Amino acid sequence: MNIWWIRRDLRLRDNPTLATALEAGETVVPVFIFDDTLLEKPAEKRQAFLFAGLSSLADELTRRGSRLIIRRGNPRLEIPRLAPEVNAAAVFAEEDHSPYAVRRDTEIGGSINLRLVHGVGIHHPNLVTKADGKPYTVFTPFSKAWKTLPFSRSIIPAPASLPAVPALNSREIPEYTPVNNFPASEKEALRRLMEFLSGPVGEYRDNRNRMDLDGTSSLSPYFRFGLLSARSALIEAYHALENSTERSINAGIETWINELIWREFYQSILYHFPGVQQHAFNPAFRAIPWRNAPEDLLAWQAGMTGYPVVDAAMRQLASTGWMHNRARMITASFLVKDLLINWQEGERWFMRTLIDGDPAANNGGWQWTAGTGTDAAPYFRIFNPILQGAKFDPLGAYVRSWVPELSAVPDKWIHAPWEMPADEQRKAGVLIGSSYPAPTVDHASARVRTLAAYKK
DNA sequence: TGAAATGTTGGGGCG
DNA sequence: ACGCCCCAACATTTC
Repeated sequence: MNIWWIRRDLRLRDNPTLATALEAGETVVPVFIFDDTLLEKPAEKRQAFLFAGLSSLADELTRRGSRLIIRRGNPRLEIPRLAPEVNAAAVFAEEDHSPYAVRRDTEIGGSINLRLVHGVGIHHPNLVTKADGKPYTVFTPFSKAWKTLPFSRSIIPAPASLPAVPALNSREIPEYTPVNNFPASEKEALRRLMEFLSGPVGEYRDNRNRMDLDGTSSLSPYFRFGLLSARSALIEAYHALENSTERSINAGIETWINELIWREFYQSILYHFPGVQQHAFNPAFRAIPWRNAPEDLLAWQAGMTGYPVVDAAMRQLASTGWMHNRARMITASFLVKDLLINWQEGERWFMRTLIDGDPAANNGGWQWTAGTGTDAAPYFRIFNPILQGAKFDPLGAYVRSWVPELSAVPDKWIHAPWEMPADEQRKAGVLIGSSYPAPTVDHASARVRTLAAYKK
């Protein structure tokens, strides 16, 4: 008998961990442990997505003759307790590169036969290295090396049936408020992938930055919990590439594959440099004199900064648990370079609110914006929220859908409403400074302040 | 996967 | 006709 310990691989299709466990013995017990340490962290939306994903996985397992066993507690105790209970020869689990998971698994591996199987990414971080064996810290050479590595082009199908599971205690999935816009099932993940590759990907290169369009794949939560395997997504993307002769479609697919590689890049960074969770990757930026400004942080979190694009994005996040990638860059740049608040505050807030919150990608993204990370944006690259709005939400539709106070504001002022004359404000039914906040900071002077702080 | 400051060019108004 | 200035448009550099 073997255990399949499910952590962030909530899928039956293309799951090398499950496949390995099935090869190893005739009975496989699928187990999920509600980790108290992780449950305590207030990340309600992500947790709801996880619970829904587990519920869907449990159904699929039952349909195939198996059963999901759920326990609760510290996995360092629960897994070593469960293994003898079912007389398990081995516990199979997908390797997780986050520092917390590495510590946990190392400890558990000391007392039981824990077999980690690669599957969270496409290439293991140890395989994508320079000639001297050291990890890449710059994206472009990383991606070049990454692309030359061979990988199996066959997707492991979901098993049609699974071995029965012996009688064991199991908990129920806790009550939760479902996440409307991201139905958490493997079927939905695959549907989204195929729909994206059969149409929108053709416009991806042009539209992916447009906050007012649905130009992205919106697959991040599914990747985050392994409802979709990154490898199967890459294989499908290559299939689409091979089946298409149209330039725009090919360009879109290539661009999207590049985004998959960014995920791998940040997984690799966190794997090789776990210290990035504690401090800036680049030591030169570990002593920036950040502002301690709790009120500004609260205004940012609440979407009340007075900059429409920033506020729209922060409200979208609070309301849906998801944010457009361009909006993530804009809001991050605003927190770090306009408010001069430590990027780690933003990292923490995103981890708390994002459905797709992933330690590697989130840390990588924040350090990129802050200019403190690997291959990061130069510190002097500061987004202007007005220009970003004009460029990537040209009609203001994104702003209007999340900031209803501004819904009647003419296009001319939609990204800088404080410039509206008083009579125009009256006509649009908004009073800047009252029904919608005046800007928290003046962008031009904030920019100068940040350049000075970074220079120090 | 920027934006602002500064430099250059060239057309057109005007004395 | 000519020189001068203005300034938009574009290019380059600087942060």
